[in-house]
Amino acid sequence: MSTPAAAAQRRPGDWRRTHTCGALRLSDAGATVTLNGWVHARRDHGGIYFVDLRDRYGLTQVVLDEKLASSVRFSAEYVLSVTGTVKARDAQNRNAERATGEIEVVAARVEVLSASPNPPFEVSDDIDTALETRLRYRWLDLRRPLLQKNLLHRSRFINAIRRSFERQGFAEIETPILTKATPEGARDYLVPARVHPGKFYALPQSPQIFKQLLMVAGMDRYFQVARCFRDEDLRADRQPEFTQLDMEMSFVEEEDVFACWERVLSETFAECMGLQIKTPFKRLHYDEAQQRYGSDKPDTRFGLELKALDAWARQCEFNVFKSVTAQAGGRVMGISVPADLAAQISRKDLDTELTDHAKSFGAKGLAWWRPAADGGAGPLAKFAAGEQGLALRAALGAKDGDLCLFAAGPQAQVLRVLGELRNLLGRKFGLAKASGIAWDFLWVTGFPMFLRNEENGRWESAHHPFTAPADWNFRADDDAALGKLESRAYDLVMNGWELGSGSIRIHREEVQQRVFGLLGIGPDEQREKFGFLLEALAHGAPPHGGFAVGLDRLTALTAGLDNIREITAFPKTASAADLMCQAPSRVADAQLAEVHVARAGKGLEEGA
RNA sequence: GGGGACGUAGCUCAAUCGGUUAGAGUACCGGCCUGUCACGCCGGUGGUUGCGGGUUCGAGUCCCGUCGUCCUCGCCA
Repeated sequence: MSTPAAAAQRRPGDWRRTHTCGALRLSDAGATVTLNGWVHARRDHGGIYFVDLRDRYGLTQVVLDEKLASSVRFSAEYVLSVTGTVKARDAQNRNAERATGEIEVVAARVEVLSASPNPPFEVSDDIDTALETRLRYRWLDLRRPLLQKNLLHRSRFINAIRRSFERQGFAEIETPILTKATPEGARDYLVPARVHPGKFYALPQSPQIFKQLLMVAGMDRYFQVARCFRDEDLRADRQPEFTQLDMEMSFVEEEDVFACWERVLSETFAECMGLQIKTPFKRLHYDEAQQRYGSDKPDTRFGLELKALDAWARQCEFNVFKSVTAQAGGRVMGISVPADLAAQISRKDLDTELTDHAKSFGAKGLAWWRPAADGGAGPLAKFAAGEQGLALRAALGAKDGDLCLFAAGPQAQVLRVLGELRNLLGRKFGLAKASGIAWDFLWVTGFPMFLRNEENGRWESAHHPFTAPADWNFRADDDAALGKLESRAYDLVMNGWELGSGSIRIHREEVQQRVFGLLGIGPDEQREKFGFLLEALAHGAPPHGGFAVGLDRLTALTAGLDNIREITAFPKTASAADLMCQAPSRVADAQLAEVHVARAGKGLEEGA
């Protein structure tokens, strides 16, 4: 920021900065400098007056004498230009907690560049202001050093990823934001088309089809920092518009995509965080992830693995368990919490925290057992005495003093309940942190191709309809086989979070038609909604596959944040509102008429 | 769409069982102070208790509705 050339061009009285507020050190003592920044704090000692001047780079203490201090009026968040002399502080006045703490700038001239009323909250990392207030005044919130640090981390992280893709020969290509509504997937954000009365664009849920068409076009290796839009209800880690690092490559199989991303992430972690992450990442089959961890995105840094207890349940005296094993698809499973942790779980924890947690994911209740020589304690105790108890201990890998938790019912629910209990216990006891593993990457492969919709009995894509099946020749009329058919989709999981997902795609028109047909999209609808894709696939489509990583989540996690709002410059609330600019907002009737839209339903009362 | 929590001064919070004039810290304003860096000391301004209705002699407090924020289940191919 301080260059001799710039200094040479300065006019007398130039207000422009020669240094940032984080730049000056002891070695600058004696220099005449100009700083620009915001008034962070003032300390008036009567006769001597201190100002902390703040910008993105740091804080510098400015000293004003009585005469200068009384000649200029300013308060917090004013923007000043201060010209003065850098002075080494006396030893007893140095502030070791600030990078610029060994010096101060003795002001000769202070110019108010911009005024400010008393701000709605203090610009400080210590404050505990309601998110609602912070979002309303986001331009002020973003002045806080922590938020600036987060945005800069995000910027550096994304730039490093870009460079890595460029080194690997990928081309960054933009795809349309105004695109076509799709029949499946998330709800679309719609945009009325003024020049096509009654018709609408949709904002992209992802650039999926466009990137496939780029492969058909022969671009071979594509990536993009892509904004995606999904009109669904929000969570702490979900915004209605979010950013993906989207990529696609031709003439590849799964391992090529994995290797590409392993390189991108290891280079990015090394460059941005100084960390060497271990590659290749672990691989885990979807079925194994589900059976061992009850999740398709397991945190594998700790144990508490699920154990199958179906054989034991089948011959036990506990009717709840026994009857479940007689039902099609019924499972009885359990996890064993080691004694040192089990000792910290009270009866009250079991009856409230753990049981409530299990119930929130569909369990009817939570059966538990503390094995001991005399049969132990808990609802299972009287069915787990003697030989029965030994067999149950063996199936669970449990010892006396452990705490065993059980779930019984339809397999999907049992896996979910125990998987979530496992996560709860992991959080409660800090097991992931205790593992000493900071960054645990994992490819999950072999996802099912189709899932049966319980409500209407129809097949749906587990990933999306463009995902290749493990077997190109699958039969669309064999329900039993379809339920077992694997897809070539994969997820990247880190520390129990899904970072992204992708797949090898269907590059054959006929297979794509077969999949559409199976999903209930008939030939006419296929032509109308996806005709351009099918046509492209018919005209020389290379085998291809790709992946997309959620950058909001990844940059948040690598910055140590658990809420993506803290790394998004202008986030929306849980009701998808922007509290700063008050979007969405009403529009005039004339504006609606121009795009051929009329209010209806609730919009009649609330829109006018 | 369902469940839970919350809403009091610019900000963060308190206010006993429904009971006097709704308090504190901080910020802000004024005064004092030449070495602070969370400066200190003295004084002061600041309130539609989110909004609407109800119960009551009396409501920040109880009830109903509504708006907003957060978390969460469903949802998110």
